[in-house]
This record gives sequence, C-alpha cells and structure tokens, in this order.
Amino acid sequence: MSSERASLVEEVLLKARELSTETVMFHTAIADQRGLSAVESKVCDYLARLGPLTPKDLTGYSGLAPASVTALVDRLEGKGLVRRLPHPADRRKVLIELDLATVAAAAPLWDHIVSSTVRLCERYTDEQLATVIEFLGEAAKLTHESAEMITGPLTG
Amino acid sequence: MSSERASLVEEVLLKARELSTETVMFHTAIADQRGLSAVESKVCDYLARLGPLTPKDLTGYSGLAPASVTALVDRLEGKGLVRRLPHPADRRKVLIELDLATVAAAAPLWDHIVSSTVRLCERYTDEQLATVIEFLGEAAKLTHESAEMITGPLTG
DNA sequence: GAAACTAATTCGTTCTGCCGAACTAAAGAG
DNA sequence: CTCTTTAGTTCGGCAGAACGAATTAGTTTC
Repeated sequence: MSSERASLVEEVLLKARELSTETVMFHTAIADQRGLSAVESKVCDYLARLGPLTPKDLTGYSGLAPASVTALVDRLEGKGLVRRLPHPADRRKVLIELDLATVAAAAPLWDHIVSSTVRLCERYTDEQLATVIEFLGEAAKLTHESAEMITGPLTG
Repeated sequence: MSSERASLVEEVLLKARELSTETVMFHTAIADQRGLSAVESKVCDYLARLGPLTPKDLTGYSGLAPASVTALVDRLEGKGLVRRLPHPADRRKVLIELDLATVAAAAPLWDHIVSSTVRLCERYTDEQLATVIEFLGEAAKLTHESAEMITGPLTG
C-alpha cells in the first residue's frame, strides 16, 4: 500500500472521529433542549424504531429495574411524549406508545441538519452519492457491532 | 431533479440517521464501560481536543456550577483520568490535564471500530475515499452548526 | 497598600433517579 | 379450583451529583 493511500485511510478515520464527536454533541443538545435524560432519549429512540413496547421490554433495553421503568414511563407520560395502552392480548401487560404529535413538534430542531445535508448532497454526482450511501450504511453496521462488543449483545 | 435523484438523497438521510443512532449507542457503551457519566465524558472530550483547561473554562463547557466542576474534577482525578496542575501565569488558577496514559489504556475499546473501518476502506478507490472524506468533513461541520443552533454558541 | 475583584474550593442542603421488597392483578399449570 | 408464575406498580430508602453561600488565596486597580 502506498503511503498516499495510507494517509487517505488515516484521513477517513480522522473525519469519522470528528463527525462522531459532533454527532454526540448534537444528540446531547437535542436531549437537553427537550429536557430529556440520556436514558429517556434512549427509550424514546427504541420506541420510535420498534413501535410500542411493554415496560418489561424497556427493562431490557434500558438496563433499568422494573420499578425504575415505571418511574421513567411516568416521567415521559407527564411530558406528553408517551402513552400507556392496554395490551390487547394480555391484561397484565401495558403498551408504551410514542405520541407522534409530540415527536413531530420537535421536528424544527432537526430542520437545519436535514436541509443542510440535502444541500450538501447537491454537490455530488449520483455515483458519488451511491458511494457515500454505501459507506454510511457499512459504517453504521460496524459501529453497531463495535457497540455490541463492548456492551454485550443485549443493550445495543 | 429526477425522482431517482430524490430517493438517492433520501437514502443518504436515512443512512446518516442510522449511523448517528449507532454512534450515540457506541459512545454511551464506552462511557458506561469506563464508569463515566455523560458530563464526565464530555469534559474529557474537551480536554482531549483543546488541551489543559481551567475549572472556570469547564464551567462554561459543561454548563455546571463552579462547585460542581470541582466535584467533577475530583471524581476524574480519583479515577486517574486527569491531573491538576498549577497555572504557570496565575497562581489562583488550576490547569486540568488529561492523563494520556490512562486514555491510551482505553484504546482496546476502539480497536474493533478502527480496524473494521480500515477494512471497509479497502473496498474503495482513492477517488471514492476522497469523496467519502469530503462528505464526512462537511457533515461534521454542518452537524456542529446544527448543535450550536440548538444550544447557543457556547457549549458546542 | 487598601479595596475590589476573580479563581477555586469547602460545606451543607436539595434534588433526581435508581433500587429492593412488598403488593395487586391477571394468566397459566396441575 | 387452587397454586404458581408473570407484569406492572407503589413505597421507603438511599446514593450520586448538582447547587448556593461562605471561604481562602491570589491578582488587579487606583
């Protein structure tokens, strides 16, 4: 491998690290702004990705004790972010569902990042965008694996 | 703009969002594993990027009260992550410096993500990598701006 | 060199969030 | 039908971390 090539790879690592830092900052800023703790954001994220879940499920995803999940859901419900629904099949269970209206109300926080990303895309050809898409997708996969290797298979 | 083009851009947004989610998970996993809270990680990150800072500085970056920063530095010092140094020019001040050895000791947590990113790079031509690098760099910038727009210019 | 100001710390208090244990309600097993 | 198990909640207590106010030490201003 040429040294030019090596420094190209080095540069990818550097920029990836920078983006990663900024990403964390951004998510923290959004959570702070909405008055959500890290666990609360995490739980909302799982609900957004997986649909309604039971407190039991959230016990696993959040790493909290059952009592703590009850309190957490109470807090989210109080903020209007979430609703408790009776489980259709098992009357002991409860489904926690994201309030889509409330989530949508937070959309303005995303406006700038979305619109400037779209604008960024304009600079690239279709082929280049395809490359970027593939790279981002693979990076997401490998980041997921990396997180799992640290945490153990569950929480990720 | 063709609809094919539009769906390409949509795909960039989607993959970027996925990567962003995984990135947050990854950083959370690392912090948990090292027994660091979100603020503690944040402070360490600033120290890594900006070099030694005073508690006063950290007050601004962390958003904590002075008393809380003292306690936070105590905790980090207790974990061996950080050292208090006398400020060369002003004896009232203190410089908080990252302990590089301790930071280096955490490197194994990054091994997988780094090595698999390097492996991912092998799939691309030099030109493609240049495109990726540019995209990541711009994405980092725009993410930074977005965070600043939410938080206000300080904390980001 | 006295007065005003600034950096960091200490102290006591408060708040937040998590937990274990006990409890209620519902489902499943024998 | 009774016994056991499971889901979720309530309650009391506890620990970590944040804060304001007071304190100490050093710097700046006039």
